[in-house]
Amino acid sequence: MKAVAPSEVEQRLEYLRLACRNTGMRMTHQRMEIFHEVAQCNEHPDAETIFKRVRERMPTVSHDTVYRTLASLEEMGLVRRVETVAGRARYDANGDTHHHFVCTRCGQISDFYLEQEPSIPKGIEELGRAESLQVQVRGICHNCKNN
Amino acid sequence: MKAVAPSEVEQRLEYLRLACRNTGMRMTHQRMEIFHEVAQCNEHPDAETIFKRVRERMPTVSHDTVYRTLASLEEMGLVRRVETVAGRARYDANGDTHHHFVCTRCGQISDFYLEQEPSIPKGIEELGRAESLQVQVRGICHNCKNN
DNA sequence: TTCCTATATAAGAACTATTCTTATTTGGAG
DNA sequence: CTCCAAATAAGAATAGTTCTTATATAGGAA
Repeated sequence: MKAVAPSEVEQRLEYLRLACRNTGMRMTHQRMEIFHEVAQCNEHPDAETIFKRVRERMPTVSHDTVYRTLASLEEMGLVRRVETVAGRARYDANGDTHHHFVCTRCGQISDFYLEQEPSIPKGIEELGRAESLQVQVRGICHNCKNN
Repeated sequence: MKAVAPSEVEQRLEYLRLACRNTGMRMTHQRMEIFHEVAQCNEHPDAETIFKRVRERMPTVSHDTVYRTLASLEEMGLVRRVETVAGRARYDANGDTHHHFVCTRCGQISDFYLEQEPSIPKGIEELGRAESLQVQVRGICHNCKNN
């Protein structure tokens, strides 16, 4: 899985600075590191993975800080919590409209894009006020298929 | 939320009998009760809810049996594990092709149907072998909107 | 029907993901 | 630099799920 382009990562970090300024949240080292970790990869890592990676550079960071920071980032709209496959929430810093291919064997989630975005179906207003639409394709990724 | 029609429940129970016969799994009282509980409602209940309801009629049923049975039913294709909203898996015995409206406030999941099913998008084969496609609409349900 | 045994179960301990508590530290305004 | 509300570290607590072990039972065989 290829990494996110450095310019894109830099732009995402700039959004973080802006969002902190706008909401009055402090721009702590921990927030920088945690967001950077999510922003630089497109593997939709879970909290434990992020915790371990951040801990390599910041050995005293705590679980709580990682979970709390991810929740804050989600509130600020900088990351999205993605469907959980087996008990663990996963996070995605890709703000573009996109969809997910979920491997039902290993849980890996890959982004894909549609040429034409589907519209919110008629009849949804009976159920509630729609805010977003996402297509999820489930299947077995190539890696798992080849064992 | 209206209940599932009795004839439909009966048909789902018939599928269970068939599936048990085909796979050599035993048709235990617990499996009957647990599946019946999922099959008769369309609220996509979570395991704890199912546990409590089954326990009313079967006071000694254990958590483990409920979780284990739901996993077996999923393997047999009789129920589907639905995206978790806040840590809890939810289950759905509606075998028809359908899609979900998820309330991001209360977690309630409602089914909806599309007049025309979307096809698996081109380009997915790069990621893996697709098996199913589901549209998820997120928003706030009427109940939550009116507090 | 009764017997047999692999499969399933109950009970509760254990495990895993996440959140809470409390004492301490720190970003950033003034 | 000083101050303090906000954020953090550490680890306890909680919630959801799975595992362990002794017991029970579905369903085939006799």
